[in-house]
Amino acid sequence: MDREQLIDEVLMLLPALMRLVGRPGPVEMGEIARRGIPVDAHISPGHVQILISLSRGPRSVGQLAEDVGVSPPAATQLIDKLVEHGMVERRHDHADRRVVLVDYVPGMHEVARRIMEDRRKPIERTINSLTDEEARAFVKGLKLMTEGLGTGPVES
Amino acid sequence: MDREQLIDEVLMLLPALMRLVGRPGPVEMGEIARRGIPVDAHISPGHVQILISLSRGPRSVGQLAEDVGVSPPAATQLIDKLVEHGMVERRHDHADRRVVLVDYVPGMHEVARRIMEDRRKPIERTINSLTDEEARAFVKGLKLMTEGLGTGPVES
DNA sequence: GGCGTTTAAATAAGTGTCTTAATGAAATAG
DNA sequence: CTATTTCATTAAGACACTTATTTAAACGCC
Repeated sequence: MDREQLIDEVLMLLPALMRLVGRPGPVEMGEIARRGIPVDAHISPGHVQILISLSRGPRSVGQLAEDVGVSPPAATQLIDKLVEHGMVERRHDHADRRVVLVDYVPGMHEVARRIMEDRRKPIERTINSLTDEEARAFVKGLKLMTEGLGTGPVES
Repeated sequence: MDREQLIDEVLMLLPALMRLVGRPGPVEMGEIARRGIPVDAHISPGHVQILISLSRGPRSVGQLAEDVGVSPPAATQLIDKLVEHGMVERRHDHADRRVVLVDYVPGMHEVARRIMEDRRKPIERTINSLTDEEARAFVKGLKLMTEGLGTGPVES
């Protein structure tokens, strides 16, 4: 089989995918509005990543930055917007008052889940078009690719 | 198998991948510099997409915009930079002087190939870590995902 | 041939997301 | 108790997009 050709396809596909992923889904707004939350939210992929991270409990800004894969200032910025939209809140860690813990605003847990749900839909549709094996391979490739790029292009 | 979990993984992975793909590889600069081309180039994925598109012959700005998946002004901008770096050139279509044809600068064909090669490396490494079947499934998933997002999130 | 409409590309203005560098405030070490 | 380190934020700036507008050429039509 021609791997060369596959590589070329990926090379052309990746940037396109990247742009599409970056686009704020139009759906989320509706979801939020329907609940009467005072938001004209633009929830970006980064925001969703934060919400996912938070679903496993409160996290510090630094931890979130690492989870999401951005610099601390970028994380601050993402959190700012979520706070602004009333979805999460900041509080000081009692043990170490330098660290700022981020957590869902009480009651927002469910809303956050809904928002994520919207983001998930297209992915779900894709995964469900694949066989189990294909799905596994797909995720495996995605993970490998992310790691590979993260490490930085290795010289031959 | 738990597809839910796979979906969550993808949801977390995609934005990270997106950011990594967006980063200009450090390698290209060296490639270019080595050839004595007066460039401190920042070649982005979009630029690479254009170079790929051009490898099949001259293209109009509009065609390139469509190939790459961006608006015409964005294409103009991408082309601007490539022209600035002396890699491609604009010329008018004789048949219709409104359309601007973009093509490699003579001799730059090879350089472009090199630059693409750098971009390809990490992808190549990923693909080659997969079995034939996995690779096929990976690309298939990528394609489905891109199409799915492109169509816009479909309401249930 | 002239005139309004359409089409291609470029320009202008603005937005969002990231980066690094500098700042502030709290913890830790000696 | 001061010096250093660490966490978060603010500041400044780079990019890659977007839509709306402008300019130039082509087309259709009388």
